[in-house]
This record gives sequence, structure tokens and C-alpha cells, in this order.
Amino acid sequence: MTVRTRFAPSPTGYLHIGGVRTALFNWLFAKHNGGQFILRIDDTDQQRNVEEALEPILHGLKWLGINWDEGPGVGGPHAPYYQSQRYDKYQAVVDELIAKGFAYRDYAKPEELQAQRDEAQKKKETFVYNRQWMADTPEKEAQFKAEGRQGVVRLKTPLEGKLELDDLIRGHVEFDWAQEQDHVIQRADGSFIYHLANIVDDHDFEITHVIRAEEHLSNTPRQVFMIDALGWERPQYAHLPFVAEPGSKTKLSKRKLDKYMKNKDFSGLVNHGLELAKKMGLEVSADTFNPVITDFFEQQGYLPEAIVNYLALLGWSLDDHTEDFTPEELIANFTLERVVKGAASFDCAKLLSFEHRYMDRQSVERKTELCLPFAVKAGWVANDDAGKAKVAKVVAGASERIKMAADILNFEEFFLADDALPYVQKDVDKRLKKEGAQALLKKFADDVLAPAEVWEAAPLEEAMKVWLESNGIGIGEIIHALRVATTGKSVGIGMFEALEILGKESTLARIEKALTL
RNA sequence: GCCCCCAUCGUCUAGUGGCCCAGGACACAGGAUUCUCAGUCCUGUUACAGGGGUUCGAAUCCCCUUGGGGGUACCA
Repeated sequence: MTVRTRFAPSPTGYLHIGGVRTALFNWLFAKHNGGQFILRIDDTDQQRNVEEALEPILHGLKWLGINWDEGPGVGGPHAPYYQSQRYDKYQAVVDELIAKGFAYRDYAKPEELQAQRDEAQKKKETFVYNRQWMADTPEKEAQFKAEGRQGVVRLKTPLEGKLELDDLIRGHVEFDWAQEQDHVIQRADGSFIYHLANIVDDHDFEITHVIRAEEHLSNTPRQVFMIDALGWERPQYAHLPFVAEPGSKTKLSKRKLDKYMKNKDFSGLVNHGLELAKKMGLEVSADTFNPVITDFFEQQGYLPEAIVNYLALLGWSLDDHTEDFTPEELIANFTLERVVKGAASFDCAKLLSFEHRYMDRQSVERKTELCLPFAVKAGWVANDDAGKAKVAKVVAGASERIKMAADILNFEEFFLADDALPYVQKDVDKRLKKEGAQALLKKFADDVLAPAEVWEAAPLEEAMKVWLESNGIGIGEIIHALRVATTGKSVGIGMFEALEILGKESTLARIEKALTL
């Protein structure tokens, strides 16, 4: 039997990082077993602009390389893959459950039920509906309707016994049927409850393994009850631990950004992103531009493989030392047996370290390709060979300082015109305005830079050394002023590499201007 | 309240009765290198939630407590 797994997002307009982890594990498990991964959309009639709200989710999954074999955009033998287009199927199943006596029409009013619940609560008893308004005969049904009651369909769950399940991650789990309510599966307005739709879709799509977040574990009995009632084969279940907040074991939510911002690593990641966004002229809102949403990473040019690698390790490990996995290696090694049971909290610092490591491994050519679009967007270079060559030079010089593609934006000094170069005032004050600094700088420019014939890093450095020695000057006395004068700030790439990239003309022009500051 | 699930360094984890006075990674701290920053290289601090059992022996098995999460909805 072919292994088939699925991911079933609701069209919410964004792809949540916890959802990605669930999708990833489903995808890895299917691929590891030579099976298929299906994407199904849990939308409802009420939702407007489903396509629009779905787009970021599909886009995000594709960006991460999590491709689906069936679903939106690719079709498949079990179409439609949208719940809102599958109501006929749900209705047929509800009718069947009623016909077979596993479900019934119920005419209780919400307030009547609530009163009974409160009563049970007061007596500290588990509430079990007494089926008082169950319409098990046509007469009763007519009577309830005559009373103006609205009907729902409820499951007729067993009053005793227990359900035993073997979860692929949790192991053996037992539930008492007596604890289960007669859950509603179809509302008074005719719409269907998630659990019903869910099992019908999984059955139709021939899903063999249901891999989902652990909050669904307690929901499983009511779903299994329906599956058994219909005589269908149960899928195998695997309930994943949830993804928790940074530095805590509470479930991660996109609504609690303020709280997460108190976490140093989290706020560091966000602030770095915000700075880059500003340089890109990107309009960002905290709603979508934060590390809980995958879009955040894509917009800054993170490497999707790095994110996938990090996420794979959030609740799964191969052994006690292997950390780096290509997608292919993940597929080859992924098993549910090695998924942990406890919640794993989202660690921005570790994610960032994966990104750094992955970026370091890229060739200058590849990094240039990744960075170029950002430099183009900033209006610094054209998207042509000249632009590419310029970016390549900066990328080579910056080497490991570029941790994500958008970091190229931190090297504006190499792209801006000489007269447009911004200066960091405190660096100017400290390095250029220092007693004698400007005079020394001028002497250096006149003695060494102006006459230089070969404008490359190594000869320039050599020339400076000779000059320093013959004048009895330490390198520290000149180089900081030179850096601020040519780049506008006191931090940056190697001084001589920087000069080489700038070129002789710019270097001299900038020094000249710096002498007037 | 009741039911279910979970619990090893700050974080991700290894560990399935002796190999563990607990290993790796990230983070953190100190040092080295360097023109700054980044990086790199050393070095270091830090954990079996608590209490009872079982056993010659427990992070590992059992029970209780505590803590976290979920369900108990005409939410998903």
C-alpha cells in the first residue's frame, strides 16, 4: 500500500512556522516511504477571497521545497481538494451515519444544554448528554419541529467501554467512551463540523498516515468512532509535539509578538530584519513580518534549506551528533520513531546559526546571485553583468559577514556615489576629528595612495607598511581615520579589500571630502 | 472539575537498567588571531522538576506531587 500523508491548512493569509513543521514531517514521512504528500484546503463557505488568502501558504511551501503530489495547482485523482467544494460528500456520510444508527438528529436548544452542563459542573460530575431531545422517531421529530426547535446531527457515541489506539509517536493510548460527548457533526444551518469533514476527506484521499499536532490527540476518539461506524479502515495516527514559544513551553502563537520581543534572540532577529526592510523600502507590518511567519525569512533572502534543516530538528533527531541535513538526507533518514514527545520551543538563535552556516558554504557566484536582487531593489546596481560584477566584488570582500542575502544592504558604502556617502557622526568625531588625524591622512594619501600604480589590496597594504615603517607610525594611528574617511563608518570589511573595491578615484575623492568634515 | 498527553543544560537534543558524578549543537563567558566588525581556533560555566518505591545498580521501570499542553463547543 502506498503511503499517503496530507497537510490541510486553512486559508489564513500566512504560513505559520509551526504549520510548516507539521507539513515538513508529513512530506518527509511520505517521501521516505516512497509515498505521496497531498495538500488539502480546509476552507469554509464563509471565507471570502480564499485564493488570495491561500496564495502566501502555497508560495511559502514551494519556497521551502515542500512540494505536493496532489492538491491546488497540481490537481489529482481525488479533486476537488477544497473542503468548501465537497459538501455533497459530507452530507452523504452524515445520512449514512444516521441510517446506520451511529448518529441522530437532535433538537436541544443551546441554552437547555448549557443549563445541564452547568448543573453537572455544580455537582462536579462529567457532563453526559441524556439525549432528551434526540429525535429517534418520526413522531418526536415532528413534535420538536412543531415546537420551533432547530435540529443538529449528533454522534451516538458509546456510553461505556474504551478506545485503544496505537499512536506512532505516543505509543499506546486509551480513552473512556463515557468521557466522550455526543459531538455535533452537522450544525443547524446544515454546515459540517471539522471532524466529520476531516475523516471523509482522509478516507476519500486514501490517507494512510495522519501526522498532525498533538492538540488533535483528544479529538481522535470521535473521529475513530465515525471511521469504525462507516466500516472504513483507520489510518495510522502520529501526534506531533507542538512548537512552543521562544524560551518557554507554551504553544507558539502569532498573536503574542509583544511577549516574544522580550526574548533577546527573537527581538534581535526581528530588529535585524526591520533594518533590512527599511533599506529595501519595504512596508512591513508586525502581522506578517515576524519570525513566526515564513514570509519574514523569504523577504530577507534566507536560504530555504537552512530553515528546513532547522525545522526538521525541532522535534526530531537522527542521533547524538548529526545536525546538517540536505533535504535528500532528511528524506533518507526521517522516521517517526525518532520524533520526540515533548514540546520543542522555537529558538531564533539556533535558526540563525543554521542560516549562517548554510550561507558560508555557498560559493561567491551563488551568493552573488542571491544578493543581486536586493542590490537591484535598493537601486544601487542594474540587473546586468556590470551590476553583477560589482556585487560579486562586495560579496567576496564581505565573505562571512553576509549571513542572509539581504545583508548585502549593509554595504552601501560600495554602491553609493562619493558625495552621497553617509557618515556615522560618532565615528567621525572619534577617528577623524582626533588631533592630527586629518593631517596624517592627507600625508598618507599624497605619499602612498595618489602615486599608487597598481590598485589592489595586497600591494596597497605592502605600500602602507613600508610607509608606516619609514615614518615611525603605528598602523592604529592611521587606519581608523582612513576607514571612516572612505566608508563613512568604523566597521566593515578588510581595509585594503575595501579600497580595492572602491577604486583609486573614489578613495581619493572621499579622503579629500573627509578632510573638510 | 473531569479525561488525555508531556517533562534531561537558558534552548534543540543524545540517552530504552551498568559504557552517564550524563554526550553533541546553539547561546553565553574568558582567551588567542586581526586595522574595526564578522569569522576562526582554544578553554570554561550550566541539566536528569520534586518525593517515594522496584533493583546489587535508575536519567532510564512503577506510584504520587508539581509544572506545561490539549479536549470537554452548533472552533479548527
